[in-house]
Amino acid sequence: MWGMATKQRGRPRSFDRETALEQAMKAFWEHGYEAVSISDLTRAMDIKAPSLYAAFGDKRTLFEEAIEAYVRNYGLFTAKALAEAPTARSAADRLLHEAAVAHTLPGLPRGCMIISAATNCTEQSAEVVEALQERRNKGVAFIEGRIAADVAAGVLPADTDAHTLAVYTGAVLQGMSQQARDGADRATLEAVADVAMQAWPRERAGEAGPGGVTSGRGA
Amino acid sequence: MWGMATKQRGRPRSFDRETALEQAMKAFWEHGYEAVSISDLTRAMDIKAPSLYAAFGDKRTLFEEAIEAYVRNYGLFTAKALAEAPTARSAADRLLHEAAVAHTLPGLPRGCMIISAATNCTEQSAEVVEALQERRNKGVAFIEGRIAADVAAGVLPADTDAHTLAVYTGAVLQGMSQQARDGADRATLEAVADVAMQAWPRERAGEAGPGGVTSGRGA
DNA sequence: CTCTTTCTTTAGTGAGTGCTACAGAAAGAA
DNA sequence: TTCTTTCTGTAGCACTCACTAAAGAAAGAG
Repeated sequence: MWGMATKQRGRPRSFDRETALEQAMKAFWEHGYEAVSISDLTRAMDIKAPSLYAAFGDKRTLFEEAIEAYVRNYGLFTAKALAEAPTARSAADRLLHEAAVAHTLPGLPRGCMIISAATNCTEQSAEVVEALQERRNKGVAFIEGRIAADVAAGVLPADTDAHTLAVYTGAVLQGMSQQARDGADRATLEAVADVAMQAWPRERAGEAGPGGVTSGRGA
Repeated sequence: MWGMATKQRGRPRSFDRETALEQAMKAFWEHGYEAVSISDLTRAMDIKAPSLYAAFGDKRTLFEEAIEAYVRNYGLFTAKALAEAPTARSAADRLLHEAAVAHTLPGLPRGCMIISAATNCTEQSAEVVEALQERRNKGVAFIEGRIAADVAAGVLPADTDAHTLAVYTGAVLQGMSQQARDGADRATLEAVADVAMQAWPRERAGEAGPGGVTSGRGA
């Protein structure tokens, strides 16, 4: 039947697909979608163009897969922080602090790939720009939902503007990515995260789940 | 002598240099340095390539002049806020609020050109990237200097970390630019500026010059 | 071995890049 | 007018872009 593990026929691929994808991802992460040429990619991945096209399709498809690899290998902290933290405030706190680390990892490009890999593009890659823009906006919308829920539950003050606070948090995250690219180090960005959280309204004690109320990272 | 107004010889230029530069600036502002081709520019400026090169030199020189035109026409609020506001806090407040307006002007590209016009570049335009990076970092350093001065003068608390607070303010500014590009409207960004200023330490009353202490824009 | 399948390599495709040589056009100076 | 100067348009430079046809190479199946 079809589920059987039939031996693969034909000449086997001479490179590791995952390793090659990782190299492509780093190139896109550092320079952005359009600024990385196919010849840059074949050099970084150490394969020839036809192998690249056979294994990954065209440049846009490779970029999309690189984005998924980035999220999977370096961006999961975002989803985890938003999913695991008991309150919106603790989620934002954890998000910003982990971003300070993630945006300054040694041996890797600075900043966040989702934020900076498709900002300067021609009209013909508008789809790529919009795909990342949608990812960013969905992130902000998700934070906004968590804030609104905490406001409704009485954890955050009733006069909290969920939309503004979510956009603010997204802006700080994106600004930290830019600052990381401009040379800010991890310690500075962690301190920036501390400062940024000062603008967040305090939680009402007792309403939050255990462990989530204002982290112990004081200034 | 040389100061004499001698009539210009030869065929006069058939287009307005300043208008053409403005169009080039908008193209660079919207799409970034490398994503705008010479043929894009000649279309936007409504001139042919040889006229472009005769009037502006090469693409890089034109971009540098476009940056200066941007600063002159749309970015002066930054320098003015930093120069005219009596205290660091009021300068930051004014900076962020005016940025909310400047980054969402109707009929113009969104966001800040200095922040977003050279983020995705190949190695061969590294100089362009570094030039804008230096501009951004000088801005942050200038804010840091004003903060440090206010700390020394007792206007801001003695335990204020000038470097962190300056990088934070720069990050918010850059994040607001990114959010503007992602679709945030002026009202939201102004509210974000209000929230961001909540993270700033309060000034000691009486130490600041007149009119500068915490603007009247309450939430 | 041969046959089939799949990968790798060479060597290109047409289109677009930044940029320019050259000839013609339009002005003032003589 | 004629000369000089400067700009404009055509046409094309060498190069790179994303992408691929075609042939050879390396595996399993028979």
